[in-house]
Formats: sequence, structure tokens, C-alpha cells
Amino acid sequence: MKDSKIIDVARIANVSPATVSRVLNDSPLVTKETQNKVLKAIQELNYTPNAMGKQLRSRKTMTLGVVVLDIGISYHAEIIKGIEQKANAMNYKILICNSQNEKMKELEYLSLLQNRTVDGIILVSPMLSDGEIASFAGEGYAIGVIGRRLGHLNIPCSTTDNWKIGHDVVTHLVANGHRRIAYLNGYEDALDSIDRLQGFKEGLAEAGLPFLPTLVDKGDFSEDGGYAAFRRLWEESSDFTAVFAANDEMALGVYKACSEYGIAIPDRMAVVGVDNIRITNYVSPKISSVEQPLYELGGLLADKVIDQINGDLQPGQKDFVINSRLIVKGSSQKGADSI
Amino acid sequence: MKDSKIIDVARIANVSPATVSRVLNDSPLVTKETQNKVLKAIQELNYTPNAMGKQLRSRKTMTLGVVVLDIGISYHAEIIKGIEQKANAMNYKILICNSQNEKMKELEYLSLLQNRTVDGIILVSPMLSDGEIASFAGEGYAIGVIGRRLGHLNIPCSTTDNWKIGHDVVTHLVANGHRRIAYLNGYEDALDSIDRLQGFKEGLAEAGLPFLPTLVDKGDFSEDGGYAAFRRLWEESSDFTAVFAANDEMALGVYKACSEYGIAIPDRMAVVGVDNIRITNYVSPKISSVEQPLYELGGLLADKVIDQINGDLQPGQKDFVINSRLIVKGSSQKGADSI
DNA sequence: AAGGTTATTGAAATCGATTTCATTGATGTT
DNA sequence: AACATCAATGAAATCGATTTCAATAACCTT
Repeated sequence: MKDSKIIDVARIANVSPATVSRVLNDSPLVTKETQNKVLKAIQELNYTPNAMGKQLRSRKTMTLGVVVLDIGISYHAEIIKGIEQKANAMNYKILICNSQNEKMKELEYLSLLQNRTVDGIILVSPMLSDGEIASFAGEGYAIGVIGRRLGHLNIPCSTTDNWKIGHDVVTHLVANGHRRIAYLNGYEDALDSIDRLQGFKEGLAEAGLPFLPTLVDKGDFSEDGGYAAFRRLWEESSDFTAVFAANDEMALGVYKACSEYGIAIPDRMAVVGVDNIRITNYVSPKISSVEQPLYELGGLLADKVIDQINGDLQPGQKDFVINSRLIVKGSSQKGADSI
Repeated sequence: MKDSKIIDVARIANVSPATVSRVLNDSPLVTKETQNKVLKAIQELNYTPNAMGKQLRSRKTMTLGVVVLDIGISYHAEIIKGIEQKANAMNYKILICNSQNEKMKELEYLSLLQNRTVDGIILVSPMLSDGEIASFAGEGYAIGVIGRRLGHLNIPCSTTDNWKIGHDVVTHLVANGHRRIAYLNGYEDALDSIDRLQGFKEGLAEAGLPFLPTLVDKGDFSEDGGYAAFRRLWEESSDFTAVFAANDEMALGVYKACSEYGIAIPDRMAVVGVDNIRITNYVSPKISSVEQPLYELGGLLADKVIDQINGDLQPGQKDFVINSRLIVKGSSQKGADSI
């Protein structure tokens, strides 16, 4: 238990602590000979450098904070894995912070930057307003955001190509003969949602179809939200034949509602979601969905935040967009689920 | 960016750093008056104590390491949430370590204890052998294990009542008329699996049924593992009418195999899994499963590990068992899925 | 051989807080 | 009034490493 300190190693090896430190950080200015002496002493004492002493002096924790709403959500879990993989490769550890949907907690976690518990923070789909994030980033802390594009702020953000998602989905549905397509948004004010809706509209326009505001509703990215939104639309007017849901959870809500109304998927109603979560392949029919490269999204941003920490972030760049891919399955195309 | 230090606050408030520190840690020996002066100075400078300085001196990081195989697995995610909730309530943060199935990485993460990056570590379903874990715990580090019961080692472990799981499931299946029940184990050598198998055997015995070793196979807790194991059993002899899978993933593998063989669930084959993961309610029929209180499991052990850190762990106790509950659904009982 | 480099090493300062110990002034006791 | 007690504060040591700067020794130059 009684762990040894650098000075103990120094004494045993008959050198100064400075030399031990040099060996530890393999500085080139130590003789092979002294290096060996020190290494032997380290072994003998089973010495491990105390992280806090090291961090205090070097003013680095080599730790990244990752603030997510809920690690239980597979969308977040995958992003975290991407971050962790990249971070570990660059010798960083990650501190997980579950904000549990509370803005307060998010803010609280940001203060880990202030007290130097972490060197940088990655916010995954934060609830915080741009302004709140900005006030932190302004102080010169390393912050990055995933899943949301920030306005003018000079903060690295990584997102998927949301315009393309909207465009791809509508194009696919139109190709399958749909002319009246409902759109279930998540949170409507996020820049991402705006992009996606824009792609959706332009896709319609290209097909020579009108955009119908009455066929737009929103949920909160949850199954229940999707369920309620679909019901509202359907009760209003049932003259649409396809639904594009902002994510798969909402698509699952649509499934539930359709099952209750006795609406056949995909014959009477085509459904497309986003994220391509695992469950989409276990329901029947499988849910067509847009696969987002979440792992890469996380890794990319980890990279940028670490760059930012080291001051190597290219000043111009701040928005990083990664390509997504629509995976057509049985929910939007007859017979697409090969059995 | 230039953050202020305790001495800056001291100067502004016209007191010594010691007094500022006292205010920070609300020591009772400061006058209201000086306290106010200090508080004002802190505000003025927007001062936050540097975590590293604090940690170095106090020899505490207030951080718990959590080593899991993969946070993407909902089983782990739920446990982590339980740990985090409890840890946060006690002012601890948690450092997530994804071991990605690599024993090496697990060992590596354990060394975070040695270098004092964390005050304690919780291993979730570790791959490490008892001996490997023991060699660390022996040094007096705070370690806890979830999801596996360790032998004689004096390490807090929390698990569900595996004997009861085996017993409950077999009793349920027997009650539904099954007499030849296959058992798909996960990893067979874990103490947990042994307990569960024991409960299974005793349940059979109570019903006056023989235990048939030929109806036992094993996978690796994965869908593919369950698929392969079921196929092996079925090809060998198809004279069983129910399968008890070590977890829901394996049960999903059984579903896949049954679908390929054209075996009707539950008419020709009843299926029961463990964990009650979300997907079990989205397949058809829904999969009967044993719900484990994972959140509580995590919280409980976090509590114990923190006790251990503070030296308040009751010496006698080391195994903590939490009750589980079988949830009967359509995969093992006709009509159980109310539509 | 004298003076100048260069390669190794060590002494001491430093990171930013906490904590021990000593000091001061005020209060209470007899 | 003399002394003990106590509350509030500060000076300085400390946690365990890194890093700057100075010192030494060894090697070149010419």
C-alpha cells in the first residue's frame, strides 16, 4: 500500500529526482548506464508516478470530459466509444458525465474545465443554448460539440450532413411513389433540424411536389413523442402515405400508432427513421433508416478538441460534417426485407 | 483564461491563503466577517480552486473508475447509470474505461489505482481471473466487482440471485407443461453460472424431472453464440420443448435459429432469457425474461467501494445479492402478450 | 596546454492547494 | 489582577512530480 515516491527511487538508484524524472519521460540526456540504474530501482520498488503530482506540475490532466444526456441511449453510447477510442490512442482518458436531461447538470459539468479536472470537454447534443456554451468557450477552454451545429461561435462541431439526410429520404420516398409525405421533427429550433428540413423541402421541390406545412409536426426524439405526433397528424387528416421521423425512436412511436390504427406498413404507410439503431432490424417490417457514422463522428471531434487543447486547431475550420447513408428496408419498400 | 489562484484571493481579501482555504472548505473557525470578505474576493476574481492542487494535497481524487466491456451493451449502460447516480450523490465522479474485451486493457486500467488517478475501481463483469484481481486488491486498493462473485477474496461483489433465476425459470417452464428443457449457458466457469445451473437443477428435481446434460450447451452471451448453440442442440436431438438462455442476446439467437428452422414460438418451443433488455419487447412474440435490478446493483456497489475507500466497509460482508424477477411474456406462455 | 564546447547530472524552485503549528488578542476564572 | 482558555488568523511545511539553472566532467580546438 505504502507506495514509493520519486525520491525513493532516486535514493536507491543513487541519483537525483530530476534524473529519475528524465528517465520516466525518456529524455535523451541520460546515459544508458544511469537509465538502467534508475529502471532497476523503479522495478525494485514497483514504482508508479503519482498522477496528481505530475498533473499539477505539468498543468495537464490528459482527461477529456464527455457530457451526454444518457449513456443508455445507443446513439450516445456509440459516439462515446468513438471518442474513447480516439482519446485513448492519444493517451487521453475520458470522464463520463450523464446530464440526465438537466441543463443545470450540464452547466455544472462544464465547470470541470474551470477547476482543471479535465483538459477539454465534448458536449454531445447539449441542451445548453449557444450563448451559454459560448460564455465558456470564450474563456479559452477547449470545448467541442457533437450533434449540433453552433452559429458563429468558434467551437468545433461535428454533425452528419443533415441537409443530405432530408434530401435522400424524400427522394427515396418519392421514387417509391409517395407524394404526400409527413415530417416528424425532433426539436425544431436546432440548426440541424433546420438543415434537415431544408433538404426535405428541396427534395420535394426537385420532384415538383409542394411542401405542405400541415404535414409537419414534432416530438422530442422519443418513442412517445413520435407516437403522439403521428396521432395528431393522422387525426387531422389521413391523406399522407409516408412518414419521415427525425429518429428511429420516433419511428417506433409511429409503428405503435399504426399498429393501433390498423395501418399497414409499408402498404398504407411508409416509414423512415434516422440513426439505424439496432431495434430497427428486429421489428417487422424492419425500419428503413439513415445510418450515421456516430463512431467516426465522436472520434473526429475528440481529435479536434485535443488539437484545440494543444493549440493546433486550424483557425478556419469549425464545422465538420460526416456522410450518412440511407438504408432501405421493409418499412418503406415492399419486399426489401429479404427473409 | 488566466485563472486566479488561492493566493490572489487571499491578497484581495487581505487575509492569508490558509484562511481562504478554510472558507472554501467551510471550516467553522472563520468569522462571518472575514468569510464575507473572502467570498466577495472569490466572486470578484471568479475563482475556482484548482482540482489538481487540491487532490495532490488531500490525496483524494474523488473519482471512481468503472471498467466495462462495452458501454454500448445496455446491460452495462444501466449498471453505469446506477454507479454514477450513487457516486455523484457522494460527490464522486466516474471515469469510464471500455476494456473492449481485452484482458490487457482491463489490467492496464487497474493501474489507474496505482498512480492515484482514481480512488477506487469497479469492475463490471471482468474477464480477469480471481488471482489477477486479488493481486491488486491485496495492495489495499479499493476494488469492487459487479456481475461476478469472487471466491475467498475480500472484495465486495454485487450480483443478482443467480440460483433463484435458474430456479424461477425452470419452475415457470415446468408449470407450463415442459419436461425437457434445454439450457444455454454463457460462460460456464463463472461462479454465477454455476449458481444458476444449480438453481436450474434443483428446480427440475423439485418437479421430479431428471437433469439431462445432453440438453446443456453454451455460447458467449452473444446473439451469434445463442444461435450456434441452439443449432447444435437441435441438430443433435430435437426432443426438447423449451430453452432457457443465459441472457436475452442468446435468446435472440435462438429466435433467429427457430425462424430458420420454422419452429414456432411458443407453440413448439418456449424461450426464456435474462436481463429483460428493451428488444425483448419489440420482437414477436415478446421474450420472457428475468429482470435484473441493474441500476440498483451498480448503485449498491458504488456505495460499498466508497465505504472501502473511507475505510468504513464492514469486514464481514462482501457478497451483496439483489433480487430479480421473472417477467412472463409471449415467448413462454401462449397469449401472454396482450395486444 | 589553455580555453571553449558539450553531455550529464543535481539543487532548488515550482505547480496550487491543505494543514500543522505558532501567534495574537479576547474572554473567562479565581 | 494574574493566569488559563479559547477563537481566529497567518507562516511555513507539505503533497509528488517537473523544470530551470547552475555545476561538473569530458571532450575538442588551435
